Amino acid sequence: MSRAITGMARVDAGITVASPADEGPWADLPGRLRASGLRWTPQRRTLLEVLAQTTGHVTGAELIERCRELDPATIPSTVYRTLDVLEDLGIVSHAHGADGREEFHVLPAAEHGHLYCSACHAAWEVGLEEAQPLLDALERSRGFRVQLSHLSISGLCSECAASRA
Amino acid sequence: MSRAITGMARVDAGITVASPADEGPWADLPGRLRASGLRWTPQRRTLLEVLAQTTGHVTGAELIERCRELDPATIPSTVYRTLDVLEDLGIVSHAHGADGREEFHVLPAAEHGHLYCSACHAAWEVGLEEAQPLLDALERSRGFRVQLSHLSISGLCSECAASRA
DNA sequence: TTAAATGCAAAGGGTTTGCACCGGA
DNA sequence: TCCGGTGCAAACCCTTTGCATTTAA
Repeated sequence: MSRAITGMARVDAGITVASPADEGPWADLPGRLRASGLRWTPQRRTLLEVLAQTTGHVTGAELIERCRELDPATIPSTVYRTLDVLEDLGIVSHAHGADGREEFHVLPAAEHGHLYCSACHAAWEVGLEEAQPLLDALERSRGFRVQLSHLSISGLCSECAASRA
Repeated sequence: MSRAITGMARVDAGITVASPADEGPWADLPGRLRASGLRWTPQRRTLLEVLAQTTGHVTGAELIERCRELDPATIPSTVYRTLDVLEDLGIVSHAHGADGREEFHVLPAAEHGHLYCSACHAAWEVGLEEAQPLLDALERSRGFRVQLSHLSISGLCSECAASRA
């Protein structure tokens, strides 16, 4: 459903995509938490399980919903608090989407922004290559350092633009 | 405090700046409203007075606050409803800022995006000239039409970037 | 006269906070 | 044993909605 080509990958907003949960950057999360004096709890395990199956971006509310599927007793505040912790650890990062709601994305290692179609509400990732001209322009003219991961761009996708002509 | 050079003008977020209120695109607003079967009311006059003194962007909540300074009896729902009408008329447009809250800006005639410093929370406008490279790149590679007025970019301004080095 | 706007109150949604209790390390 | 986490409930903030009342045209 989603291709891995950064900068061209369609983000499957709100749809889980299978992905290996026991490898990768959060493999020894329990250990990394403990190393910081933090704890590995069932609730955090649940959230991590959800995040491991997530590609692209999700809103906080969506994460809560999905956690509830695994554990109906999930409490919102716990999820948000854990997300804070995970953000400190660099596992997730958050930005604000086209509708202004908080959005989290997983593994900001591959830093990218988002593109939203205001007609069909689809979303895509914008990789560094595509954004580079903008980043350079702003750096040159103002010394401004863009946080690509917070970049969200709204507009019309090619399909919607076409169907309006 | 704010220079008029589009694309370089510092936006005085939350600060009113004097500007001629009786001329320009909303000069005959009462007439334009009536022409559409709509009405010119004291409440709308108050909001327009506030908007006339506004440069750059403001949140809905800020507009309500400023209206209350002129008329303490201002009701939030009236303000939001009027903003809807004004958006239809093209007097204001809204987008979502760095903090995810709804932001309105006046006279979208000069379409622009916004630049936010995540450290000092200052804001600037991004004009078409600066954004053009990005717009072109996205149009070329994906056929995506960016709505510049919805573009918000976060990052570090030159000062804050410097003070971190 | 009459439909548009207002005022008010209440709901709404997502997110945050305070605090007592629980339970990993 | 301790301090970090959790659950719960309530608070928060901005924004929206329903409905009776007012008012511009």
